[in-house]
Amino acid sequence: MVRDAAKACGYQINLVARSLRIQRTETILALVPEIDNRFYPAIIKGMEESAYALGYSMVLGLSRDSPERATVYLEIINSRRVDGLIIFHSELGGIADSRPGLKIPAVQVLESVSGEIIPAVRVDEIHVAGLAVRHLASLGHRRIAHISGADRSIVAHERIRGFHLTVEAAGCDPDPSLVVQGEYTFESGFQAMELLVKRSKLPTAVFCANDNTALGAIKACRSLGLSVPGDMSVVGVDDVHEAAQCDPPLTTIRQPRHDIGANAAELLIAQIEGTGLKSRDIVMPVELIVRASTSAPHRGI
Amino acid sequence: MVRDAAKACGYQINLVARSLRIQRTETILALVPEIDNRFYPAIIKGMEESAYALGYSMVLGLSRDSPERATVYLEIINSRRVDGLIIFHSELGGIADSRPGLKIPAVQVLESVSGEIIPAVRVDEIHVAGLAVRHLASLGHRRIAHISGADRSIVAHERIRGFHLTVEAAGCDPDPSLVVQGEYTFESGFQAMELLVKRSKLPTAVFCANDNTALGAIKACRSLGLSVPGDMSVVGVDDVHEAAQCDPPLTTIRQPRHDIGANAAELLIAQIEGTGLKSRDIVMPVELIVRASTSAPHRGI
DNA sequence: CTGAAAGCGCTTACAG
DNA sequence: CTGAAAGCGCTTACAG
Repeated sequence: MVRDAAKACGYQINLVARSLRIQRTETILALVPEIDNRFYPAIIKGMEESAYALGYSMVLGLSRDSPERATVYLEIINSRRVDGLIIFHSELGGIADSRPGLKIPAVQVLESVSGEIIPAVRVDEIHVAGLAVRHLASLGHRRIAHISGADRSIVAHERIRGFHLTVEAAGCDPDPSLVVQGEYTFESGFQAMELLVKRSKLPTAVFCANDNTALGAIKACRSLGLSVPGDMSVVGVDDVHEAAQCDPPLTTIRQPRHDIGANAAELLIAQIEGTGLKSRDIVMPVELIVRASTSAPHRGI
Repeated sequence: MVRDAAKACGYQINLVARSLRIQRTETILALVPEIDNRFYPAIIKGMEESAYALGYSMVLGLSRDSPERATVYLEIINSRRVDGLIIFHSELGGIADSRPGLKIPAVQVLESVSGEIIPAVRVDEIHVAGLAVRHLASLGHRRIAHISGADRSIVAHERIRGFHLTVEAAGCDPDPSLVVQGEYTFESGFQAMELLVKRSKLPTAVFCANDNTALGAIKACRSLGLSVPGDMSVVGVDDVHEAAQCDPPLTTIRQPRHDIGANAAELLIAQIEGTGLKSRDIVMPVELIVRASTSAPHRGI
């Protein structure tokens, strides 16, 4: 064929025309609350890799907890520029609630309530808190504090619950004033630690909602003359890159961020293509990484 | 009209059909070498924001210095799934070289040679090195070292050139063994610092190619018994988030990463839409941020 | 097995 | 000013 020959030398298919015809764009949307930190980029990388491997492009949208942004991206979604949506907690208000209006496959990542209608890739947050508290208890700590995540975070509430459950089971001091609310940031960790120290009876260890918070808490300890782990053992969650580099290196609960993202993209694309029947939640494993920020309590020795 | 009424209640336009008709997808591709660090995410965020503000979606592609990935994304580009391309240095080999094959508007970010055919958003790297070295010289340092960036990086070579120029102009020791090659990573900074210390005559200050490298260099100093800034002043480039949090807080040259990304997206979209005549390079300002990792040399006092 | 036609859902130029 | 028709570039069902 004349046309085939023409195509052979330098012909490039028009994917837009193809998409219109086959009614699929082979593109997904990742709607992420934030990107300028150490947590989300690894997840996004995992998503991009799975999408790439399966022949999909990935649009990145930042929702920044803005309802207006969520609305605009919802329009893009419903206007069929993408075949599916990966969503994080913060958008729940803006999008999942109006899910009657959501016309395409979706997957939730973290911050999901088990039993939701949208399948999720998540972590057992009770277990996360359990690992941290049991590690501290096994070192001999009995008065353990918790600096929690942001109040609007489902994960934060689950971890508080896991914290209380494990503290009780381990026979530690259940003093409720040992739980202080943070918001996943370095600064909030710093302030929460100061608050804990001002209170009557100092804990010997603190479980922080994430590594940022833990790093802030360590800085606060230092500025208050408390040594880590001598006076205060500190454990974080995530195992971000800084956790291994900081001083002292941070004991933390590693979340497989890359694989969380990769699984989310795969689950979504399976939904889109009607492949696989795995439409239910995927619970990812976590792992305690012991470094130098935790030790037996020195005080009173 | 009956149809208009139908549209009024719940009608969503099909953007794919629209794209096919108007021959524009209102989508751009950001092809980024890497995302799991503190440098690129801020740039990507700036790009997403400008794109969003101008009504464009942004596909995120990770090139990871992989020619195969560059090729696949080049196909997506030429298949008109996107209207334009934002490209970083590392892809130069894979894409810009085959630019005869590149059929859509493009913008380069950093790592660009002035005078390229593709318009760029970049920084005056000679000036970056100049700011750092002049700051150190003004504190009284005369023996200043440089841990450079990766060898394949255009930016790294420019900064080495700027380093030599300024060292000479400031009357500092031009000893060529004071320049050690790094590769923008924490680990390479650590190793390069060790190497510098092993050499005959210790410098009193070191200009590092970025903050990661500087952080690694500081850790190496500490493990070698050198105090910062007492025995060794350290300056970085970028002003990543950790630069303000680390101990001691890092003196650095801030690059406006968010605005670099924002400008890149705007420049690209102006090209796509034929708006504005600003098709030439944009040079972004940088700024010296003085913190506690630099001081007058203590040694020999 | 091969090739022409229909149609995906828009926009836009054109006829009435 | 309004409304019907053409056409963007594919894929797929259908006729030959």
